Amino acid sequence: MLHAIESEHTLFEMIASLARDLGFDHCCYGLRMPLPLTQPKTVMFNNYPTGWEERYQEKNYLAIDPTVQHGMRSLLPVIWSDSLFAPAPELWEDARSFGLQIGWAQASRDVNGVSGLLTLARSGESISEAELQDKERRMMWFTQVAHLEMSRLLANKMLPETSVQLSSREVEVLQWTGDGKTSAEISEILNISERTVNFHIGNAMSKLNAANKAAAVVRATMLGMLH
Amino acid sequence: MLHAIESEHTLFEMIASLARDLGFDHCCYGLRMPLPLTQPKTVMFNNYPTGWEERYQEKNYLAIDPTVQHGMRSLLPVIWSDSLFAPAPELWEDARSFGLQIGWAQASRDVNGVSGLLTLARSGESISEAELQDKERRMMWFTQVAHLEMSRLLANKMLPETSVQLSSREVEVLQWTGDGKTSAEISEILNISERTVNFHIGNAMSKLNAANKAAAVVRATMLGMLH
DNA sequence: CACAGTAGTGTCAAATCTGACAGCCGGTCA
DNA sequence: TGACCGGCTGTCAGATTTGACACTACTGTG
Repeated sequence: MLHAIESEHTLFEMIASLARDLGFDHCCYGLRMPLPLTQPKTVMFNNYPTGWEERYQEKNYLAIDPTVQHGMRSLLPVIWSDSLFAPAPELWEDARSFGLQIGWAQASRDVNGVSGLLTLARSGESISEAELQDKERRMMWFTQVAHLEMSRLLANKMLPETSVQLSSREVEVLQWTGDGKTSAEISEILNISERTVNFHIGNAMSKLNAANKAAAVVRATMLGMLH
Repeated sequence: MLHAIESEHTLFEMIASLARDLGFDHCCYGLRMPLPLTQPKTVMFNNYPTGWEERYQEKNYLAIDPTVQHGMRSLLPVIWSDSLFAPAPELWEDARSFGLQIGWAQASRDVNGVSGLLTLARSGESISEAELQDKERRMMWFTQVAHLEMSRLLANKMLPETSVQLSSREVEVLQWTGDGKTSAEISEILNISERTVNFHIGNAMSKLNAANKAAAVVRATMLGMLH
């Protein structure tokens, strides 16, 4: 089972193999952490034809890839098409020249704010409505499971802050802080001294490795710790 | 079409009617805004049997509802079952006594941080694997579309901040702020004066109706404005 | 050209936050 | 019982932020 796998590379092998079972010789899994805000950490695994990954990097296609853009707005799957790639004709041409003609992609997003994009691709025949009818339910399920497992394996490694545990007081204080209350106001709300509010904020800051309140509360929210 | 509908109640009528087409006499759509952190705004629409909504409110079942909890952790659909409801046997008993025996629920979450939960329920026969095979793809799609439309209609109304437009400078400055940089540091990064950094932060604060930097950057991130 | 809008800058006082040095109290565990 | 830990509190200096009053420069528009 997927959840027994302990290496992201092994996991990707497994994903690729499931993709083949679904009729796609190529697949790609990309993950993006919610932090840092200015340049979120990302990783990508794929078994695309030789040279394509380099080309993609070199041309910085990630920044304009319409499937990625779609995934940032919607969690519905998309099928590669001329209209989808209209904003990036060069990328579209280029991908086709590498044998990447037919593709299906779906994004996912979890409570930790980690987002993922699963792409299934092939050079063979196009995806018919009948094929979708037959397989899309499994494909969508596949997206979720792949995300769950990838994120489980990589979140801690790429963002150590994901694994910290905030105390209930720390959570409370950060919530009020995020709602714009000052330490003095929070001390009244919680019936503790202002010093204690600052104490908890300080503890949260060091746990989350944040330079100040603002960063602490942003990290906590982005990592889903304030639910 | 759904996207022509301009009232959330009409939209829910439409959703309920689609639910009936799928074989479920009852359905429920719940939305939760990402803000405020301390007590996020929520709405719920349903056509459950008379009295159930009151009971649900009165007992504060929302706080312990396992389908809701599941939806906060996963975007995969779940089917109501004894094991799912094991943590809340009272709720489970109670729901069944109102004729709510069979149910399917799936959560959704969009870039604005708004999350939703679609529940399809009935008192009739249980959901077979064959029925899922036949309908689940449509049901999952339904979840996404319902969310898209509900969120489009209600986000502005419930959270006016969703509709503000930040300038690119404001976004930049908030991103660095969220990463823990002080105004002085940001001024060096962006090659502008510290005063100007504070100027942009101040503008963002008033646009987002935030009392301070921390609240401004939290709101902007929660509303997906820093992508 | 006058006008409005947006980005950028300066100064200064008051409010707030951050960091460092200490101390109290109640519960747990060896 | 003594050591330890987590929640809580105090004080104080220095750094940072916030709010208010002003000002320059560039851009597009009627």
